[in-house]
Amino acid sequence: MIPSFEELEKELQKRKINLSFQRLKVLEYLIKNRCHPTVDHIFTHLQQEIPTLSKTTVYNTLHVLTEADLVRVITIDDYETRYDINVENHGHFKCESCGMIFDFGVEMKILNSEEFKNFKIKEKNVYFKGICPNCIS
Amino acid sequence: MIPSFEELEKELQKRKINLSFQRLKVLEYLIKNRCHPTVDHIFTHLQQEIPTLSKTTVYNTLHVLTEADLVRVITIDDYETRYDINVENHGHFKCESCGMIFDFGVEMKILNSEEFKNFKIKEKNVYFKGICPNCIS
DNA sequence: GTTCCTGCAAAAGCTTTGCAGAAGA
DNA sequence: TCTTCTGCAAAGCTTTTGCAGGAAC
Repeated sequence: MIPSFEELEKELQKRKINLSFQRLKVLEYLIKNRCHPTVDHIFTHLQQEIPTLSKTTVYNTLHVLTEADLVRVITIDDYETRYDINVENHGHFKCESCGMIFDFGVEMKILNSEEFKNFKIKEKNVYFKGICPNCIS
Repeated sequence: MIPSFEELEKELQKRKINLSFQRLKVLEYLIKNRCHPTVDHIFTHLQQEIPTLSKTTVYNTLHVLTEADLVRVITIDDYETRYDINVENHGHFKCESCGMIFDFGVEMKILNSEEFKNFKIKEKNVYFKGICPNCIS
């Protein structure tokens, strides 16, 4: 389910995307920290290892990876954009109290499906909001 | 299904929200133009009627209405925030070509539901992206 | 007279753009 | 050498904040 680093590397080669040191580290971060980070999370963490790193590069890298369909943009709240290694259809639950994001599998049925048979659906997104068990208790 | 103006007015009274002229016009716009407008859409349109209107007031009004659960924020792309009169569970389809947003009814099932039985879900959001029939042909 | 609402101007914050220098093939 | 990548600085946009004047009750 979770793509391995080797699989991702193959995908990159297929799409002729060079894996620079900075890009490698961003990708590594996304694989190891499957917490749906923001640009700032990634930047702040990697800056410790790469003091010369710039945020522009993080933005640039995420764009490249998103274009290549390896990374998915998660827009739950408009004041923050989060990123996730792109895996099969799953939804996100964001806790309004602690801000944590949880994944869940989901199955969907469009009710008025006759009307939508001529729509070409490329991307399905589901997100819930509420309070997680840690914050309830 | 679509709430009438009178119903909304009752809701506002219940929540002790004054209906100033500006607020009335924003609400009217949302009811009449069920096209999921941005702040700018609303502002630009209403400015014709109310030349002194400021964007701050539109923002302010939308906040008030959102707090009161009468309006829902739609975050599909992080570069634009859209608003919708809050109605029962429905999803949004955004055409990547023309930008139009379509509504559809949807039914969902969480797959690993045992894990999520302790989560308090307050809000469910679904959005699809793709190409609408008008843009395909 | 209080309280609430409006709207201007400025600030804030995130993201993009332009460009020069560095790295890599 | 030529192309691609990086990263600084500046620009661009949307949204928020502070505050003074106005409206409503």
